[in-house]
Amino acid sequence: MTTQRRTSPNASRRSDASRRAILAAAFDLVGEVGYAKLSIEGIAARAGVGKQTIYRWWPSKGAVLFDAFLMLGEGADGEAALPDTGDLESDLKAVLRATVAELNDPRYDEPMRALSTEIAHDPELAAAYLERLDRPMRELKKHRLRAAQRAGHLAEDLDLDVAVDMLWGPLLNRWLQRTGPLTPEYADNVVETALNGLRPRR
Amino acid sequence: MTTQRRTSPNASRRSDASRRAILAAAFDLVGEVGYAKLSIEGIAARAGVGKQTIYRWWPSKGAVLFDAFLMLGEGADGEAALPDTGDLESDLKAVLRATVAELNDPRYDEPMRALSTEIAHDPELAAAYLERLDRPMRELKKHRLRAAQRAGHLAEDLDLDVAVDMLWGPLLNRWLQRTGPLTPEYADNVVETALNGLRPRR
Amino acid sequence: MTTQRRTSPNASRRSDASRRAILAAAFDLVGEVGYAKLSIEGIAARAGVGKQTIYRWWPSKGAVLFDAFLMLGEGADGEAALPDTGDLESDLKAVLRATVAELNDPRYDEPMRALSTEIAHDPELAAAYLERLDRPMRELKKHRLRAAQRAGHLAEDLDLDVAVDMLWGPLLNRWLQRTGPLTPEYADNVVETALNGLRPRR
Amino acid sequence: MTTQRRTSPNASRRSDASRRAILAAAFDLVGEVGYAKLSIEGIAARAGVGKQTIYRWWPSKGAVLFDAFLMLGEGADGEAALPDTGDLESDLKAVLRATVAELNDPRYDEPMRALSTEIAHDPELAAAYLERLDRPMRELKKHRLRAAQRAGHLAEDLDLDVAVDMLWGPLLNRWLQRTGPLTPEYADNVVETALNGLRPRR
DNA sequence: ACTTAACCGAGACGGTACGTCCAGTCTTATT
DNA sequence: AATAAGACTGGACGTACCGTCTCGGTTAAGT
Repeated sequence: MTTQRRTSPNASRRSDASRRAILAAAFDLVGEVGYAKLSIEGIAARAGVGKQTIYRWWPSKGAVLFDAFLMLGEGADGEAALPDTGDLESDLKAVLRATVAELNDPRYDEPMRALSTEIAHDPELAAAYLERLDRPMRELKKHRLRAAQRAGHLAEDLDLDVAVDMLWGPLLNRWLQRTGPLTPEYADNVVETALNGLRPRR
Repeated sequence: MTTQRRTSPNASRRSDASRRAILAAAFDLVGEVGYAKLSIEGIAARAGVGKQTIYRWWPSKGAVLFDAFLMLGEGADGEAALPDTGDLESDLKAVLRATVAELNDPRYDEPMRALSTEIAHDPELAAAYLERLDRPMRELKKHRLRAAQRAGHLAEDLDLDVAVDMLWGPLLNRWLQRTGPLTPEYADNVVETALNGLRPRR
Repeated sequence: MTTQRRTSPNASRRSDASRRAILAAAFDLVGEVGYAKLSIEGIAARAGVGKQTIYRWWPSKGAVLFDAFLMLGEGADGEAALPDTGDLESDLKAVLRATVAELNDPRYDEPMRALSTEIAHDPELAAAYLERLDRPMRELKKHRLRAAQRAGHLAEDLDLDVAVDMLWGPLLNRWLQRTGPLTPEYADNVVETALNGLRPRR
Repeated sequence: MTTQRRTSPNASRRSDASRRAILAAAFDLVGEVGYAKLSIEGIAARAGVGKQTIYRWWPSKGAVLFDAFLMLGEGADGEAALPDTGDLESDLKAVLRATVAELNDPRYDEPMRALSTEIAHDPELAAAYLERLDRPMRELKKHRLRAAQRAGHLAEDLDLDVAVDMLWGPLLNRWLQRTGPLTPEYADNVVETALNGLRPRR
């Protein structure tokens, strides 16, 4: 699932074994040596692949990382959905707690930071990320929120994009900048505060 | 205002002119050539300084960037406060719109992204950031919120740290990941939604 | 004609143009800026070559210099011989005067001093020098002396290596240490004195 | 016993302890780490001395090395002479064997190579060496040879400088360039061959 | 079945930057 | 005023990777 390429080489001859080895090596390496020391040469060596094979198919290190993430999510694509028990608050708490758990998992922490910083500095990659990863996830979230809105559990005039940001933004920001501990309790707190608002309820 | 150093060289002999030149060069360069192409060598050359003078006083490129930011904020330290007109909502909107304006200012966008990603990958630097930049800013914000809380404009049992996250987190996340446009209207929307909550007000 | 290498990289892919450019640059530079200011970086820059290309193929600065000398002597290898007019004394005088001229030639003086001092401090390089440059030259000299010996012009029990040392040693030592003027007359004097010995001839 | 200095600082205030410490450190270090890794900074650190104290009194690393050698020879200056048993050949053999022993002594080998190469590349230093070390030694040698010449053991018209070169040149050259083993037997052989000449004695 | 052209591994190439060492100069505080 | 200490600019060190470029060797398509 290669990222943007204006004039792509003949993709039909592409070696799928090499492609998979490269993505796996990239994902593993960024977890092992960290983002700063991740190098194309290292990925090629680990994957048992010539450097050119990477340069032929990906425009940047970030694009490789990005595809590595896509590979992880393969299979789960179409059918996934957020839980809907009818209880919005507990559903959201469950989902945000799962997000917290993933962000705290050392297997995903470094790779996700790496991808985040590549996105932060590469608008083209950011656009691809938006399209291929963020938007699908966001649609799932908005789908659940829309159901709640219809059921009268959310304000009628609510902008669902803002609502998503309000739930996940605090989490992601605290994770990336380490501005505080990232605990399940924090996730719960965010959900409650977001739902009820900062103002006192009459 | 140098960052942490276990065994610092004799700081009394330090050249202040070099220190300032380095920080200014770092800040300017990251804006000009971008984070990825920022190099210690480039900073040293621009500052008219030997590389060793940088390595002598800073442990990493991120630490230089961090001190460059500290230098910007010098002078404004003690007396700053968030506006308090009594109208919390409009005060918050003014502050968040100012934040949006700053994040959109090309003079600050790249340098701040650079610092953010350094922080994301260097826990030690993150700790220094927390202590020296984030915490003072957060205290100002919490100070304003506390006043509102006392005035009965915010929920009594509100965790002010969560409140701050709820207001700035969505903004910063959208900015860094470019998951959507960062406009003054978005700032207003975040403030309103945060204050009122996602649920319908009775 | 690269010097010893334990684990050589794949030599078949080696760029001959780079190799020649490096050797030429090294030889030229040592004549221009002198031995003390000769740097790998300077050689690479002058040759229009990456530093790694030098480090890939040569273990030291001295080895580069050494190969530069070998390149000079290419072609003349096999067929060369010392003159043999039958008159040993005048043949030797001619050869030693030529040596003197070469040592006095500013085009060769600095490069040869540079090589000499590298050899003096690097036994491995000295061994290569011995094998590839000194021995062939010494064989030519001994060949001429052996002919003279057979003709009864030299003592029967003479050690030809000592004889060679006796003729060239004084010259080279005076040149390198500048312990006295290096003139054609001096060359003649050395030849005569060596042939006749210090003792009065009966 | 500082080398040439056009405008010397006020030598009366000079610290003799520092001077001695520097020379001793230079001599020791060149033996320990070798000529290539000998640094002014290393000498200063070993001597417990500021770098400026070295730069104030010596114009170059070679000059320090040179003075270190002079310090070794102090005391023995005036009274020394070559042995004169009346048997020139055995006297010379004894002296040359001593020279061989010294050149083979690891305590002197590296330092002497270091000094030799500094001399080879610094004509000013070479002149100082000639004047202060080589000439006195050479006079001693010539004194012994002159005595032999007067006794009829050497040719009447012999140039004693050439004679000295003929005896020590082969040795020094073989030592510095490692063109062959440097043994007492070689010293004997050189003496015999030099005295008798290469030609057959009638 | 047989070219033939693209892909592949390998890795040399010209470069840029790394982080370190040292040169030689300058400044500060001590003696 | 000379010294020990050491910060300063500057330049070279030897290494790691960058992204480009051959080199042979497979491998799949199209004749």
